[in-house]
Amino acid sequence: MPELPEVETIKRGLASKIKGKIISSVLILDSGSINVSSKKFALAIKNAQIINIDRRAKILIIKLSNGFSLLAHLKMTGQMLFKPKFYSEAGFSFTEKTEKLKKYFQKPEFKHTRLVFFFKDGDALIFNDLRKFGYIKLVSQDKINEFTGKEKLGMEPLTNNFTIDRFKGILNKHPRRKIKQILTDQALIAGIGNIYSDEICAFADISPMRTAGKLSDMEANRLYQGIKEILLKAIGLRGTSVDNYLDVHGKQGGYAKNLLVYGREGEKCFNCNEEIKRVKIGGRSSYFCPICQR
DNA sequence: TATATTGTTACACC
DNA sequence: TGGTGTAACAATAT
Repeated sequence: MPELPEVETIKRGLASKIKGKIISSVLILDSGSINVSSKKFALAIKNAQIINIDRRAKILIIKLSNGFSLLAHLKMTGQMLFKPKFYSEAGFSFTEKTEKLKKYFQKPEFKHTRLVFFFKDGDALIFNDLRKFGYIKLVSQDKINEFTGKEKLGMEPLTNNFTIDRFKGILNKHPRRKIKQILTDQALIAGIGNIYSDEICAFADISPMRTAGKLSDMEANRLYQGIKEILLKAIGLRGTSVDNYLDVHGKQGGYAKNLLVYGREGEKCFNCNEEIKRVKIGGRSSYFCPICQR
């Protein structure tokens, strides 16, 4: 599941690989992945240059030279794969017919390919999405704030204005909510999902079921430290691949072997050897050590 | 075939 | 009313 560290890793990969490139065409294999008609989408981005790539919460913002941006959300299973020299390797010319391209993408490895961006230099960018929950939206740049405002996104946890006081303010405002739900609530703190919320609670030795109002000052400090440290460490290792997450080079993230609890139901806690338990909180699986996390 | 998966939202409830 | 919880939905693999 791409969360903040995975999306940030992809953002950096895209910045180094496609920034400055000019889009020659786009192949739309699943119109359900975009927000406007295929015709409008293709026409709008043709010949546009990639200005830069940004991230807000788990959303990638690809800024184009023509006043539009592409907002990409990978949801559970989205992938962005950079394919250098795609045209020459696939044996295509720049003016290849759509039908021939579509036929080529019927190959099994492209089963979940929804969109393909072709660049003037022959490189390509592939958007895969097994579950089809993700999207790439064409949004006018003057409407991006409107869009992210509509999504009610909270603070970016790695920015300087996400201070310990701000974090405690959030806890105080929602004293009855479980800490797991606060960490994963995108309207409060943006970018933390199921994996890292469990890992942050494990780092802080706090049960994900604890309510915010009953946390001591020290416990709140530990959670805050966990948010910063774990997200930064995960970015440093290019994310966690527990499912189908890959970076733009098609490589897995390196954080999976650092997971303390996520996905380890029935396995032993590294600290006390107790079995890791799994409970549902707000309908989501949550993993924790019942001895270490109180 | 029923179930599990997560991010997001719509809606019911107190 | 606003804060909270829950169910529903997206589509697919197993």
